[in-house]
Amino acid sequence: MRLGKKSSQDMEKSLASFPMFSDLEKAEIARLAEIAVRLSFAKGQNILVEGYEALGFYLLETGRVKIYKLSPEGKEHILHIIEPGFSFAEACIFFEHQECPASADALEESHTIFFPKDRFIQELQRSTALAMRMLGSMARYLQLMAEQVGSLSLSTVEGRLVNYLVVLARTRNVPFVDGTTITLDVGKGVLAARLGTIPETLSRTLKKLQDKGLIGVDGSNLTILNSRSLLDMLE
Amino acid sequence: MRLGKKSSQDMEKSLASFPMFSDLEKAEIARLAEIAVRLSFAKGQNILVEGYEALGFYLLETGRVKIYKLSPEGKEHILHIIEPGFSFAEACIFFEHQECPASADALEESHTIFFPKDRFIQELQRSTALAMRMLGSMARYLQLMAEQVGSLSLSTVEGRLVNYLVVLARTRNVPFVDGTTITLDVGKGVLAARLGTIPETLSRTLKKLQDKGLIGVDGSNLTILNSRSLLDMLE
DNA sequence: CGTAGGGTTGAGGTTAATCAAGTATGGTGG
DNA sequence: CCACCATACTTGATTAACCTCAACCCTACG
Repeated sequence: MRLGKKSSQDMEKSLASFPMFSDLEKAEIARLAEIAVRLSFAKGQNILVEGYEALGFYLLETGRVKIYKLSPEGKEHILHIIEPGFSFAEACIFFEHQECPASADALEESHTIFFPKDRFIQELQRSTALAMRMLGSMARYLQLMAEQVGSLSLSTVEGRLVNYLVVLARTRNVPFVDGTTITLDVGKGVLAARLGTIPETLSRTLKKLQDKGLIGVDGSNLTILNSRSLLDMLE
Repeated sequence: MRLGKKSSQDMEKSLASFPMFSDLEKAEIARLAEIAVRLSFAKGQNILVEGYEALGFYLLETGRVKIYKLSPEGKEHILHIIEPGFSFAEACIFFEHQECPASADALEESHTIFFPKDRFIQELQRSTALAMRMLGSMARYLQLMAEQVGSLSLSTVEGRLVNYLVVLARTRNVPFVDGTTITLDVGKGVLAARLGTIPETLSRTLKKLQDKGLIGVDGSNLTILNSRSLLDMLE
């Protein structure tokens, strides 16, 4: 791990820019920078395999990563899509010799910062602030997963799709009102897996909403035409 | 919070018996005992409501608690069933003024130890060991949830049922072989909600497995008749 | 004895997966 | 510039899973 001073300072700066580390002390950041390694992945490249031990956890600097599970028959369901600035595989580092609960692939060329398990746990034990951040991050994921389990078994594909659009609008800070156009951030095949269904069904569901006059569809651009009815569908 | 010395020592002893706190220092346990409160719930009583702020988190001493979500139409899906010795609502305490992701009810008369949010977070910040335990606990839940999302969208009710039996046998340390009888720990209505379905479908699914000669059904006692075929169904 | 709660059974309908074929679309090489 | 191909997406017909509603059974219990 002999790195130039320049590279090391660069790493510290990068780490400090992540919300997860934003209010750590300078010395803590420096120690983390010591153990951090940059890892890059090509589009489509596999990062983690369900059932195998993860060696550490990752921060995503640029790109996009899907976290997914495969059924025995090979069908995939996407649990999360990781955006730059967020971390993934946090939970894995707490399973000694145990298996990763899901797989991960890069959806695009992706650049990550990797922290080896054991050394990161040492840091966690030294820094309460870091541990608290980690707890917050895992709590967030737990909340997301609870939402997913709820919507999966309790809603139709139509409902899940509408919910996805509402959430997408909110995370982009665009109002969910008539006339707003939302551009999908992923291909429709990926979106289908994200919603726990298949492309055919997603296609039909979009068409159904279009026929009902609730949305307009033009490729990856969806226009909200009747926000009232859409929101009513969620309850 | 004026409690007799007896009561306080009793609380410390109880806390130390939970795996979550087992290797904390005596002084840490004592501080936790200071802020802990015993809360009891009658069978069927509500403990937490989805969408409302949780005031703290809970350890379950005796009884059984279901964590669940309700669909807009009022159908319930059980996310977890908490057994004595385990904690719940950990994640909630990290959401400032924010909403609990799920609801909780006592399935039986249940006795819990409750920790108020703010004071518990103070303790977390003082004790790395405690924070690490908390991280481990949340990681475990994340893993369970990932399993659930996977199985929900990727399997049939039949598959989920068989998987449930395999897991149940494992957690009870009984071998999953022909002739073994497993007694369900919950009513069939609750089990149905646990599997993300309804009692009618569960009933039919049990019958189907019975007709195929894979299991024997006698009330809440299920006997494994063809473990090979059952395990094959999971792949 | 009557009622309530938990569980089962049946008929019918809806949702969504499967299989199979068709339509863009965007490179790539000739 | 066009033919070619791969990939992404759409459409249609069929089938399987499972939910809904309604009735019924059974045991416990006042």
